Amino acid sequence: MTEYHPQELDAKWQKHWADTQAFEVTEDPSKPKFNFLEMFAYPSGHAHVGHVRNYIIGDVVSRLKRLQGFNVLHPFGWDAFGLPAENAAIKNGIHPETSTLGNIAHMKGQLQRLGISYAWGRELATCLPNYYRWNQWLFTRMFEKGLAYRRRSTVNWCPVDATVLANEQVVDGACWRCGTAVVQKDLEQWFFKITHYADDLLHAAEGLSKWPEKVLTMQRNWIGRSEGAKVKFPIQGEDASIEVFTTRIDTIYGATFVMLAPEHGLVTSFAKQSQDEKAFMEKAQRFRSQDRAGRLTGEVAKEGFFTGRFAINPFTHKPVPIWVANYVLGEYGTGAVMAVPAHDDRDLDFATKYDLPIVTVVNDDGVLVESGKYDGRLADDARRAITEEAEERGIGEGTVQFRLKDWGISRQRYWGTPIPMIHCPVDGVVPVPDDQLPVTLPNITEFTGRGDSPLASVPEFVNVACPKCGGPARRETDTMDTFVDSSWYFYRFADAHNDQMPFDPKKVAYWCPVDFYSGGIEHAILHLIYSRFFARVFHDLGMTEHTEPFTHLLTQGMVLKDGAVMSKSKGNVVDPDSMIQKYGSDALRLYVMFVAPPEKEVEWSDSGLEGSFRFLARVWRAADQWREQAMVSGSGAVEHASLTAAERAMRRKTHDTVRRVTQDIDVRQQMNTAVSAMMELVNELYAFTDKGERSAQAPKVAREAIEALVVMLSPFAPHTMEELWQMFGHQGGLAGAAWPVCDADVAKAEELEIPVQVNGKLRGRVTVAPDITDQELEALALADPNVHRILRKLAEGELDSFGDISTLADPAVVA
RNA sequence: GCCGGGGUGGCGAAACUGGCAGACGCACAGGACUUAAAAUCCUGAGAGGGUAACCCCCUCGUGCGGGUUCGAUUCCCGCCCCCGGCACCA
Repeated sequence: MTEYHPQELDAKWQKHWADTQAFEVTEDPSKPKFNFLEMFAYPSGHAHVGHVRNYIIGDVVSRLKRLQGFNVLHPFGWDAFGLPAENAAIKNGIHPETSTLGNIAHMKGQLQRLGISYAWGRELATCLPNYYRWNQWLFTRMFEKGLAYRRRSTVNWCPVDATVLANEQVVDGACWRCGTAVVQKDLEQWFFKITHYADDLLHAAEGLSKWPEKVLTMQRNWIGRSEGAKVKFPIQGEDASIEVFTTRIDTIYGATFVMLAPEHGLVTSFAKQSQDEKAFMEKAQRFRSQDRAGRLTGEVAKEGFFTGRFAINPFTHKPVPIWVANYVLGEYGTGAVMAVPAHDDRDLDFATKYDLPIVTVVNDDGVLVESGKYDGRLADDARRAITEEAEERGIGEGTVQFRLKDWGISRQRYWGTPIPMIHCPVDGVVPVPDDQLPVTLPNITEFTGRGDSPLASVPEFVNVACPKCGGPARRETDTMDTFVDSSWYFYRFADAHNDQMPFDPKKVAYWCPVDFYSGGIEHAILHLIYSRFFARVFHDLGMTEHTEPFTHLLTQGMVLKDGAVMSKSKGNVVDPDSMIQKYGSDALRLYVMFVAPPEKEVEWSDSGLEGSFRFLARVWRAADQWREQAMVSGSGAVEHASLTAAERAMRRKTHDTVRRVTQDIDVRQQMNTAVSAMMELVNELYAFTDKGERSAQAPKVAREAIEALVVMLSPFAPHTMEELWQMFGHQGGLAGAAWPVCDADVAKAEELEIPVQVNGKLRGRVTVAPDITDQELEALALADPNVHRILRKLAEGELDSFGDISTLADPAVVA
């Protein structure tokens, strides 16, 4: 009897995998490739079981694919730049590099103790110059193509993190990281022109058939395409006009006033012409400050004030008052809106409050009224016709608006990629030449968190010669948003050590797109839309052949403890290492997969983990019990026909389990039911061992079951299964094993128990051969005493409906 | 408000194409082994009822109310609740 000591097996096999470099791969055109990627990790210090769940999902599929003969790339890396490390440095004086590299070392150890099958030879960390130099290289390419540009704009500013945030990073008016209410600020900023791809990002999403509908919907909403028209309303008494955007140009005859966003450029000039400029601007200013942060608290009442000026409705030719309204957004459309109170609830609210005219121009049947020559036309039709007229008259045009805005990537912080640009008083903005990359982060010893960009305080960094004229110039001191780092790292894994290019296009052509990507739903918009954007940029640079980086996406659910998301601050973190110490890593891996389907949230349970440990010990004992006999009898072919009924049933279960497990992992990614199926197989094996009628071939039958089980369980519990595989006499480890194949003939049932329903209710069961004819089956069903009794009752009218008998395999009806 | 996903035993869940609801596991109970306990192995269990009793049989049961169907956790209509996302986007 060999005892099950999982912790010893963990150590033994982890060493074996490291020594044999078991998971390192190279391009091999003769093999089908499979690229499985889990979202890389922010090195926060410690991984808890919630983080780890995702890595286990990835490992199960990766190990399955290897056993199926795929050339599997399964890499890992670190999203290592970012604010927490810098904020920690301000607090405790430890340099971000020191803390980050320390955290990476610790977390890497945690993942290795779990036995995740990563190709560690390709490990990357975004905070290292050999990675971020390619951010800079790409930035320069984007600058050349006009996809990176600089402009002054109103930005979201987090006062606590002391930096700009992208719109995507503002959640409910607050900073996505620290939760502080975001304020608006005017700054000169670098932007990536993601809007260039807005339409393509939207349309191509339709083709992402293996992405969750939820994520696609979120992306669609985020891009927010709407078709409409821009129309100019001349300003009375001036040779100027206000351009509005509307999706309902068919209601333009009902536009009884015009509204400007408080940020609109005309607000300042109207203020100057007003009687009290100061009061005017104060009101506008108040609306602006309400804009984002104010909405966090919920309802901000609609408010506005009359500018004192009028515009001319270009269709009714009547003067309409111009108002400033707090619910008109400066950054959407043209920042000005025509108000049609009769056909827009918001405008109606506003018009009612300020007693502005309401004119109905579309009746209940969708037909235009009070609309001049368009009276009697259907709204849809009128929309086209009025747009055409506006175009002919040169006062408007049909257009498409997106909610998506360009991505502001400048950050006034230290711990990020330096933007590789130089400001020259003579030549303007000049990129750092490629042969001078990387622009490395200077070492800073004191982190204060005050003032401008920390890099601005390092004179030897800031003061440089202009690459063009050689004159004195000033280096850009902002760093890049860390989402730049994560928008293309999946390509770097295909060629992680290239020092000439971000990657060799040939290697990416082999490994990419990523076949299977898994990670948290919280990245549904930010990271996934930016990555899709970068994939298009690389494509347009001629470096890749595809535009969609991730073929299959799985968003895994979180692990809760006591009903809440695990977090250090809540103190409900479950540490994988303590679980491994108690039960071994395999039990932890198995439990996390068994408890629920991957995309579902789960509640952590210590006793559930213990159950998984018990199961592994049970598998171990079964294998141990049969080992000697199995070794003696060898693994040669079994003569199926000469087996006892119990042996045939055992084989049937084995092959049927192979079918189910393969389907569950490979096709459905329902790891929990795959584990259930294997538990059933083990239960069957115990029953067979205990009391099944056995022939001389029994050890072969048991061996077949056990070896299939060992291979199928190995993605979940690799250490234990490697050991059992070796115990059954196999050399070279599971790397040499093949995924079992279901023999359909063996898996087929010899007899079927068929439930018999009468009027949809179960009334009996008959046991039959699988090749029975319908007539025979019906006769047998009718012969069942209970079925017979019920049918007689029906015939006697005791029950009020007609008899309808059906067998589940083969529904049949009798009167 | 809009969009997406859910609601099934004491608990986590399963049911893949409209066909035996609750597989598998946790917790629980009983038995075997043991001086005893732990571990292990075996057995039981949706709720209610019928039968002296066993085999068994009946009724109800997948958030609520309707519908389609021989038959609905599954499809259709209406509603309630929970989770996630978006939210003055003109």
